Amino acid sequence: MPATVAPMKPVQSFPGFDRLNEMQRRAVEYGDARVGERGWTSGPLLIIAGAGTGKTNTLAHRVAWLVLSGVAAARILLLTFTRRAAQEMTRRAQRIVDAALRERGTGLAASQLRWAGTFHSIANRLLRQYARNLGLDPGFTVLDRGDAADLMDVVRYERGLSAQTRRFPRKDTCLAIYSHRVNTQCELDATLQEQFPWCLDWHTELKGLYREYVVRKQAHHLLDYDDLLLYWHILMSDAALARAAGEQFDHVLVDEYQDTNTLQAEILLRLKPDGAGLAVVGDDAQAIYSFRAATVENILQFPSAFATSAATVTLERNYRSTQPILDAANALLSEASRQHRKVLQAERAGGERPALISVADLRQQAEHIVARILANREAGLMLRRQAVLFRSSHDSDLVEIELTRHNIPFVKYGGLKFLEAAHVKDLLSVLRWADNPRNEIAGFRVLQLMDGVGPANARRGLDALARAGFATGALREIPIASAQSMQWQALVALLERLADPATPWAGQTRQAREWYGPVLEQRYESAGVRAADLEQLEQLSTQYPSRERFLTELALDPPEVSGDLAGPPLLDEDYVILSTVHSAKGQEWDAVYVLNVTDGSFPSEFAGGKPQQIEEERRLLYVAITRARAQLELIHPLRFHMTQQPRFGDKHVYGARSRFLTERVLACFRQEATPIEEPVETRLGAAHVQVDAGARLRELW
DNA sequence: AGCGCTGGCTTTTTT
DNA sequence: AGCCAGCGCT
Repeated sequence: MPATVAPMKPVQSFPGFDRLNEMQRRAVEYGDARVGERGWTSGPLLIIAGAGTGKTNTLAHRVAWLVLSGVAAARILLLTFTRRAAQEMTRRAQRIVDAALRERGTGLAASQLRWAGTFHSIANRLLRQYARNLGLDPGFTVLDRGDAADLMDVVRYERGLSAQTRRFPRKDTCLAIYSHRVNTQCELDATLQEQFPWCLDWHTELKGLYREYVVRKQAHHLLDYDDLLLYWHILMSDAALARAAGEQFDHVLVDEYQDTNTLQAEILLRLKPDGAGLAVVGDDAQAIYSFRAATVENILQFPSAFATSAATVTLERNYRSTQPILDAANALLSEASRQHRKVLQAERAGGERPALISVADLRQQAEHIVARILANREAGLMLRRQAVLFRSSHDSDLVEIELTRHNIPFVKYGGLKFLEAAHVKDLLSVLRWADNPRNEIAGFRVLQLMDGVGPANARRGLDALARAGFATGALREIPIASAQSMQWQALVALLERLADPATPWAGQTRQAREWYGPVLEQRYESAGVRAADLEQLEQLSTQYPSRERFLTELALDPPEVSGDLAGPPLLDEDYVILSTVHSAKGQEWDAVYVLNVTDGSFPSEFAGGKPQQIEEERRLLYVAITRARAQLELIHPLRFHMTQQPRFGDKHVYGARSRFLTERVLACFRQEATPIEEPVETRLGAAHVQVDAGARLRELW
């Protein structure tokens, strides 16, 4: 029986806090406001915050309340899921604190929140602080996802795993397996059984691969994402170090707790073994990151994880959506198995029932979406108040084409990342290599930018560098095929300059870009567009105080859309949002359209049959539905054309409606079917007609 | 050795 | 449509 939160006796409240509802207020003001000799404490607190119930606001108020009650802001640790969430939370808490202090007429407290960020970014800071204790070089390099995969690939190749008679898993899969195994703290075998059954046969080879991968990272002072957590975890397994780290913080607040993994939960437990000052916020109904090794068990079992069981506050008053939308969400959720029960109730009055729309096929789905978006805009709803959501990135392909055809601007979340573009990686590699000459992934890439240098020559170059003790100057002696070329000379000079501690950070990206210019011209077709990207990268780099900070934070918090880098000008424009459901988390729009609500997308055809996996897919649909404020449409295409068939082929399969739309859920929707045309038949009638359109166009000139 | 081309194979979601 | 191995030409 979880303890419930009794109203506080002497409530020390602050102006503005009366706008919170009762439950929010209990969560915000939970604990004893007196600051004792050993800091300010409270028992563990679990806040179950349903979708749209003002979670961010509540957490920000709690942070503000702590600060106003006398907790030093520098002694508050705030862990969030994304860097953006940390910034938002910090900003809002700051505003609340400032407003309260102004009204009271008191001076400003020392209220700068210094420890707010993702688990990974906080780990990065703590590890640089405690590096010596762990035998780490404090100047370690953080490998981003792509670089980690490249390193995995190098080892994979060297061990002859690429030339097997049966195909060995590719680098991304290798890394995904590795990552899953360390984050769940499960044995490799269990990970393979559960998540990657098609790789089971490679168990032995994978183990050897990972052993070498770890050795390689250590030899070169490289930490991948998982290492950040792993080293933190190890830091916390030593009693003295754990105490030291724990005593740095009086309060630890964790956002999106349902998406933490075993490693993260253990870190928290060791940071605050009795749960004192620990408050976690989350919604088990929105746990959708198990592929990243998150486990919903963390939030389900939190109440009983401590000697004194955690107090629980549940927020159910929803400020986002109208009741008909919440009815659908509640109905969907009521069929889920284990959960912290909750029923969302709308604060907003009225509202129309959400719609389930049947369309003939994907083409008609795209046309329907565009028609609806345009109609809504005609009615005065800006494009950016409307979003199209989908299960996987390519689901929006046809919609993108259709939007383009109608000249409707859009921004897509979850597509190709800016940092994954080859030319961006090239330029960053130069900076990374200068920053850490042992970073052989960066070196390997940079060397191959030289004419006539491929994997073999690059390897020899790196070996020579290693023999010379990684002194950048030694590069001059390296036997590179194009050793005499101007480009090589210029590169060595550049690296020497950048590696010199006396060289200021300002201007380094520019210098690297100037060197890279000719390479770009020579190697890529559309050099103009790519050069513009690099200009943006340079622009971005000027916002960071040092090279190390720039490179690390870029790895930890890559810009989500290329639009992120464009900055303010884009904000003036109006554009539709396209997003995967995963990336849509925490956001809201007036009108939401969900694509492909079929078995195959919800749940994904790859979900596997395990009940846990299916439950997560249900929650994914729940997250999608609860993004909508006023209008919600789920679209169900009846037929899917098969890929991989001759052009104009007409093979197709029929998509069953999502199994999550049971009678009970369906009762919450109004059902519509758009008229079904038979365009395929008519086109077939003219199938023999051939027009050489290309020739006609050429004749124009 | 480098580099371009071909052909077979492909588990979604991402800090 | 993209990744990756393998082949053949330089």
